[in-house]
Amino acid sequence: MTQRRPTITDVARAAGVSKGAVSFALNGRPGVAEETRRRILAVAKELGWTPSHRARALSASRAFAVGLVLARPPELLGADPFFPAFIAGVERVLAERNQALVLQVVTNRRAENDGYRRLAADGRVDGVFLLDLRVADPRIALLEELRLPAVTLGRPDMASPFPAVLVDDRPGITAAVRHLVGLGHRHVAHVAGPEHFLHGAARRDAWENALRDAGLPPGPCVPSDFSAAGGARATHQLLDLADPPTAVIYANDVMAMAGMAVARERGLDVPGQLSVTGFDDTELAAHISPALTSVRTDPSGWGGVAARTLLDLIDGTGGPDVEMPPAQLVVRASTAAPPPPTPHQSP
Amino acid sequence: MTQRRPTITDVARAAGVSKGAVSFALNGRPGVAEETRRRILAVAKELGWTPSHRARALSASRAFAVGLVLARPPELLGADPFFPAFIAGVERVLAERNQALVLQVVTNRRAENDGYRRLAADGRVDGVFLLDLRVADPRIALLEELRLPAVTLGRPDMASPFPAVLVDDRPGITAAVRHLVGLGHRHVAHVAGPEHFLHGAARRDAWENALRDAGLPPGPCVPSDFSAAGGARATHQLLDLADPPTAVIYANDVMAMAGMAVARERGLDVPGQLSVTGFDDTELAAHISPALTSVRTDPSGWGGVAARTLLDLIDGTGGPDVEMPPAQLVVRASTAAPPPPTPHQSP
DNA sequence: GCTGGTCGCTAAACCGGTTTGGGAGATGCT
DNA sequence: AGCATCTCCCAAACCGGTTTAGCGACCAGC
Repeated sequence: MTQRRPTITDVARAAGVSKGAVSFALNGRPGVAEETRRRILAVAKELGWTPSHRARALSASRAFAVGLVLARPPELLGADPFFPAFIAGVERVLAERNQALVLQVVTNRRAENDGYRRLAADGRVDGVFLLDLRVADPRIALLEELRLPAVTLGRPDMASPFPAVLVDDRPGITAAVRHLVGLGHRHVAHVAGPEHFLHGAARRDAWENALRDAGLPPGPCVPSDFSAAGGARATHQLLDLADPPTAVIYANDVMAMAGMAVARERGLDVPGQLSVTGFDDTELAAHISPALTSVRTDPSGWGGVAARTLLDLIDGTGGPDVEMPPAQLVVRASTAAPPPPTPHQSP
Repeated sequence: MTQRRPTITDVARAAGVSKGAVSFALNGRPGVAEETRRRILAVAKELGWTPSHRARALSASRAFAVGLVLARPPELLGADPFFPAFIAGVERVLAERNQALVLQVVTNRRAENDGYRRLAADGRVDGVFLLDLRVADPRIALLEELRLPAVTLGRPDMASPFPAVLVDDRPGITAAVRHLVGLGHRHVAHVAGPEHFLHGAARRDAWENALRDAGLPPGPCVPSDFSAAGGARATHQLLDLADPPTAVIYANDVMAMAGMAVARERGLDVPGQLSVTGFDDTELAAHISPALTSVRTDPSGWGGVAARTLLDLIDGTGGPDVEMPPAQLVVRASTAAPPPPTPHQSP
């Protein structure tokens, strides 16, 4: 015997009232006598009634879910600790409010738009997170067109109708440059993330500005792609320069680790001959040798705040942008004073 | 003016037919004249009609979505490349069939059951994936009770009503042991994953059996937790032994990398004095120094197969278990012949 | 005693699809 | 011609909630 789950009609019948009364009672709305309300709740509990999310969704024209479209190549997804942490933070908030997270992973840029379109067309979600903001990001207009509420992580480089969770990578990079300059470095290179990402551009700008503020010439910058292979490639490029840097600031930990390996393979001691910093402060960063100086971020915290902001926006109680505390530099063993200048090559 | 999206009723009116006829036409069911069908499709297209997922879900008593409950501590989630890759594989299949993935991340064991209960009670999903199978996994009974179709990744250690995607970690570990033994190692240790995970136990068993098959005594085994910190801790334990191993097989890459760092910090050369193998073959593995010998797995492929299997199960066309190709050993630079025995500690 | 207002509840419409029962008209068979 | 059958379509019920209109009972005020 396969028992059907009880509906609100079953509860109504059992309690001797109408559907409407049950609905009012269960939602704690006025217009039901206290005694009746208690009776209805008792019956509902006894019958093991749970609301049908589907019926509610149809009736309320709401999905009670939010969406996240991940548009990174799969091999990068695995290496980046950002998403799982962000999602964990999101979930913590969603669970409290009985909302679900619908995930969509697409592997190429074209499919990304379709991802949002599908989420919107199906009405699967009431809003989405917009991550990895790009320069002149076309997704903002797309979401506006789709009438899909959104929250951006970071401030877009254009007018945006959506609230933003403001995360600022720059102080972390600035601190890294200052730290290296303080150690005596004058040739500080940067291995950047993809240039079309705003956070990549922001890290690059911060590096450039910090060098200028320190009165140093701009060092070499190699744009890369956040992957280990890319980090290795970029490092080779930098070390092949006529005047190679004595320190490299990488836009993430994975590239930094790969860079350290390249340096070592080329016979360079880290940090003796080359200082290295990462970004993200992954768990592994503290456990490689030498331990990686990195910038600690809080993707899980961002996820929580982004989720809260998005749900509030959907509820119409939307607020303004939320500022998150800046990323902090964590100094470890991969940074040290540069090697003393070699006499005949000194200017 | 905010245009409401057209419903099936709008299409019916515009085409001069009834709702039912439209539904039949759109679903390609017989009983509609070819000419009428064409007209209805044309009108629907012109009006920009898209089906309301919510209405369909209510009517069909289906969610058209599958669920995934992640129950790892957040810091591990970030480090493990498995989930993003698995999810990417799942998505590829879901997108084809217009299904969505509902993700739930819980951070403690108790919340895990609630996660499944919530997915089931809300009717948010039609089925779920069961990952990280545990010894005597209680979730199997739970899902049975909840009448929630599931697909397990790996074969449970008990009778299970659910189809399984059979992934076998053992050949990879066996190959790693053989490789090391072939190089001359006789003291091969293992840093295992948590003992309650079936895949952790399987890797351990494979290591043990391979050693026995090679005629070697069982080496030391330290259970750990897949984290870098855990890998480092375990490595210290092994190297503190009176008779330390000359090679260590780690249950994942992250622990192996942390282990390599510990060895180096203790003045041991890898692979000169200690050989190291990992598991997962993360992108970074090939780009650290020395490059990590590891076991390549295919989580994305597993995700695709698991998704297909789950959807088929939900459709009632469920098949038997699916066997996946075994994991392959990828030999790199972190493994070499052991140091020659030192009779009197002379080099 | 009549009016007016509030309270507590019911009946019914509604969300947007799918599915069933049946009716009108065309066609085939005898 | 009469009857069965088939094709094509419509009206209505249904999924399980929420929401609105409205009705009877009760109470206060004049």
